Amino acid sequence: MAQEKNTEEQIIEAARKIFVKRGLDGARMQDIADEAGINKAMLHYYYRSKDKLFEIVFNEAFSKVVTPLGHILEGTRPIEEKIKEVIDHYITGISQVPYLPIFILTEVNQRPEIMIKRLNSQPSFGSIMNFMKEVIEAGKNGKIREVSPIQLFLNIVSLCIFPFVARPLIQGIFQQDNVQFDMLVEERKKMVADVILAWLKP
Amino acid sequence: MAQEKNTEEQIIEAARKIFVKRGLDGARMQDIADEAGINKAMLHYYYRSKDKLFEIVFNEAFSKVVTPLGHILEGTRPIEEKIKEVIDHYITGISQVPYLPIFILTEVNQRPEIMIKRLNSQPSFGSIMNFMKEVIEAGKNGKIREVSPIQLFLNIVSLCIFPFVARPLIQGIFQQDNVQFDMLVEERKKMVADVILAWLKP
DNA sequence: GTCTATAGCTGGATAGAC
DNA sequence: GTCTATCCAGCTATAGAC
Repeated sequence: MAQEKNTEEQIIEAARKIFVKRGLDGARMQDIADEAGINKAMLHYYYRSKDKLFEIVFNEAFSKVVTPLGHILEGTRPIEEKIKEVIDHYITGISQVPYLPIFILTEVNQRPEIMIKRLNSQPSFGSIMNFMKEVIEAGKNGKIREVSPIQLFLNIVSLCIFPFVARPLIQGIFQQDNVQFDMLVEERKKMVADVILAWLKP
Repeated sequence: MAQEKNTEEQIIEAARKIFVKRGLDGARMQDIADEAGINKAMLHYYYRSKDKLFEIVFNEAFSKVVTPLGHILEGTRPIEEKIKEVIDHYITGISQVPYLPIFILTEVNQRPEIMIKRLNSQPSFGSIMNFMKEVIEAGKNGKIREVSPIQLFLNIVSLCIFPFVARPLIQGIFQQDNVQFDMLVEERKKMVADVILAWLKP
């Protein structure tokens, strides 16, 4: 009897696992029930439909991956410091939930409508827009090279997230086991900052 | 009567469109038949099963996205020139088939086994390995900074591909229409090279 | 709240006429 | 080769006993 939580949470945990692995279309309610160690009918009793259950899992995942981007960008430290910190924290954070990025990107591409509401209710976007302004200012003051803030943001996120999204390809091409992959990711915490800051040097 | 090709090709074209948009699990044979303007039974007559049809579409997509990486890396030009060229050509190439990267990454993550054979039969990998050696040498000779060749390769691919993979998110967050997104991509052909070369400066 | 049984439908695959 | 009709497995969802 390892886990003795309430049924709701058992179901959500199981749904997380199955939906993230198989996607909305590939997931089976039976598999979620098995994973939770309960009956299929219970899923509907607690969460009414597959779509409702999926929505909960997706929204939760979306917040975990998108929200941190904004929070870390707050504060008044110099822009280079912020960039270093956001990269380190973000890669560390994603390492805890490495399969969420491909899950989110897959579902958002197949069903763009699922993120519309999410985007509007993201509290972290003010921070991102502030960061954009800072980049412009720092560029004008000659503290960094003048670059498009959107491109800067995109470069940072690309370098942080892509390895997780392409993980099976990377491990396949370079014949890496999981330990080697983890080392590669660890190395990137510093390296990605080096790349970005070298580019930003005025 | 716009298209008057043979039935095989009509089917493949339709399958491409539906599979790439919806994924293996989300695609319906009926939708492919409708798209091809023929009957559902014909799909099985020509391609036997959904899986066989999918395999053809996937392998074709995989080649289009992975093979070019190797080819452009060949030759004896200075390493900086190669990098500039691979980035420009690669972004240009992917722009022609912008939905293939997320399609491949989604399916490879959900079914890692589908790429095992593909990887072994990729003729372009010798070129990639050669490129790795060149990076090591150029680092020792002081022509560029000494960096991990795998990380360099990964950085280039990340910066080229990620924007296409995250397209709906980018357009949603920054409120960009398709024209603006195309401009952003166009701008990256030069900018990504700037980022990488700034980092590699010894 | 939890289970079994089953309704009701969807979708891949095939049989068989033409 | 192409079509219509149909089979049948698998799936979500619900009814109803306990």
